[in-house]
Amino acid sequence: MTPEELSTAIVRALTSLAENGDLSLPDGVPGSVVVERPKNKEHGDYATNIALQLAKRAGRPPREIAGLLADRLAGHDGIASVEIAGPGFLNVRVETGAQGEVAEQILAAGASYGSSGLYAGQNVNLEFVSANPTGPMHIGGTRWAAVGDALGRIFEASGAEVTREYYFNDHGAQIDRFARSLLASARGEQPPEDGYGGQYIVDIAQAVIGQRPDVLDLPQPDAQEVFRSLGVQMMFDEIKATLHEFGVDFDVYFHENNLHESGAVERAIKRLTEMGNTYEKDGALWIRTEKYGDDKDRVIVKSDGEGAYISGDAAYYLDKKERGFDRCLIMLGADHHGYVARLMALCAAFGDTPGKDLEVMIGQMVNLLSGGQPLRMSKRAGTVITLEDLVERIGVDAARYALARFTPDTTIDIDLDLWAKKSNDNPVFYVQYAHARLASILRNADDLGLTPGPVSTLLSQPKEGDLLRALAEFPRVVAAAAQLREPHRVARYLEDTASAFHKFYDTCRVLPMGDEEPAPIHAARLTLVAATRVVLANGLALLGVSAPERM
RNA sequence: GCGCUCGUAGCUCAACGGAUAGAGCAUCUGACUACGGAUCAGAAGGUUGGGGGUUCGAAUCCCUCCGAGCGCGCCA
Repeated sequence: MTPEELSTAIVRALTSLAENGDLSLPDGVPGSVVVERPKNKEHGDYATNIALQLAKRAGRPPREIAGLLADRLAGHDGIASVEIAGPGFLNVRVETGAQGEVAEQILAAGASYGSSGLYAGQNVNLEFVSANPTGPMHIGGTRWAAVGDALGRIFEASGAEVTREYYFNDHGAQIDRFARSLLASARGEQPPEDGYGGQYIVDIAQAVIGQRPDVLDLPQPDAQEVFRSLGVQMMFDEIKATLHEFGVDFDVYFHENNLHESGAVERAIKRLTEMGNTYEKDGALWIRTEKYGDDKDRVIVKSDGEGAYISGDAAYYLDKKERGFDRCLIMLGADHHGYVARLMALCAAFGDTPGKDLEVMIGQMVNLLSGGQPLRMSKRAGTVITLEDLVERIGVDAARYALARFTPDTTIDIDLDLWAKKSNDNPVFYVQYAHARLASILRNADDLGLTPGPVSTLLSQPKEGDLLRALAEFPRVVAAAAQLREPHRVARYLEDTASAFHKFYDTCRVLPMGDEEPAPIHAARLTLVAATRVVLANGLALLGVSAPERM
């Protein structure tokens, strides 16, 4: 019996109680019931608080409702016992054999186990990273590279059509500063006061000269333009390549400059004006963001006639809207949180619903530690730590896992010494080791000519039950990760499941020993092993982390 | 000054308003002649920053104070 089956059984019991007039539910019977796996084993295999939830609506004490439900469920197929506990919890124990079949279901489902139709038919746009092309990928953007990509995979596993998108800020003053910095470096001068420094500026300046040996002979504005266009292109190619190495590829690289050149910005401003959300003041055009929850109104066209930064965002949002996405998610670093209210206000100003059509997520800062001290120096960029630095220190798998393992809501410390270790201190190795161990058992079984066989009611050991229940939980974890936009739930789940497996392994021998004759229990445990391997592999895939056969 | 986010074991972090707040590390005690010991079993460790409120029930929601990080431009 899976949690879903129990949930349906409870809904059916409620429906029948309501129809017989045993229970009055003015708002109707809930469509689904939350069934959870209790932390405390004494609370059964599954538990639900549905009686407590319904008490107020039904006008009956929770324990009374729990009693009615317990009577209905008691005789149900696969249920061994139902208890009423505490203020009105229902604790359900499943018949010993009834949970083993999940292992066979997992084997049959294979790579699709864990996926669902939660967001079937929905087009979801995920915008993340969007680092400026004025330097190498810094660590802040890297957090979202790992978390955003994992979220994309989780949405895909939930049936959504996902477009990963990178907004490329190739317009405005910062790009001029970048170009002037390159030019200065090429001439052997100090970078401008407000410019960029670091080894990468030197490298790129030299690369530009390599492509255009005549560049320094051009008049200043022309030379700067060459450094701008070639430099930005090189920087962008490098960021793209770095992200690709990291396992993150975007479907759309959206160029801000195009919005300004194609007339999309004017069109967006016109639309906002038609909706009565702009006005002129002090020679500039303002957008009424305060009306939609922002601190104050913002300038959208500056008094010199240039579009302000927000004009690009307005056009970009309108563009996404016209491309027909059901949901747009934008993931920003904490240093941009001040921008959230503005983006939400833009969404509302276009007549959409903030929080529904547009969600903005904020990822807090990441501190890298080495030897207990904050890591400071980067060979490439001088002061900031880059994605490449991180990967060089701990590898792609550890980096992705370390970044995706925590809720984006809190600032985190990543101890590079820990994540570089090949020991169980390191969570990613703990999980990967479990996978390698599972693969090893399957290889050995293959050598013995053994294959996974029917589970029936053979898996009755406590550790077998714990592992089976953990495996059955996977689809719900993926669904929760999607709904809450929290990929770290998958990582935590994998650690729990790996632990449940190691405990099982410690007490339950899988393969026959010595010249022992193979028996049904071996085949059944082999099915459990194969199912566990599937779950760990599928879960790691959702995080973009490899599942090694050997380590 | 205003705003956003956060504050949980010595450390790094979990916990969809649920039951006795959980893991790992570090500390202490144990387990390998057989499937990978990169593992497992056990001990100890807490006024969930302080105080109030909401409710059957609060780490979680509301108010307030304290502390931290980050923002607050006709920059992008």
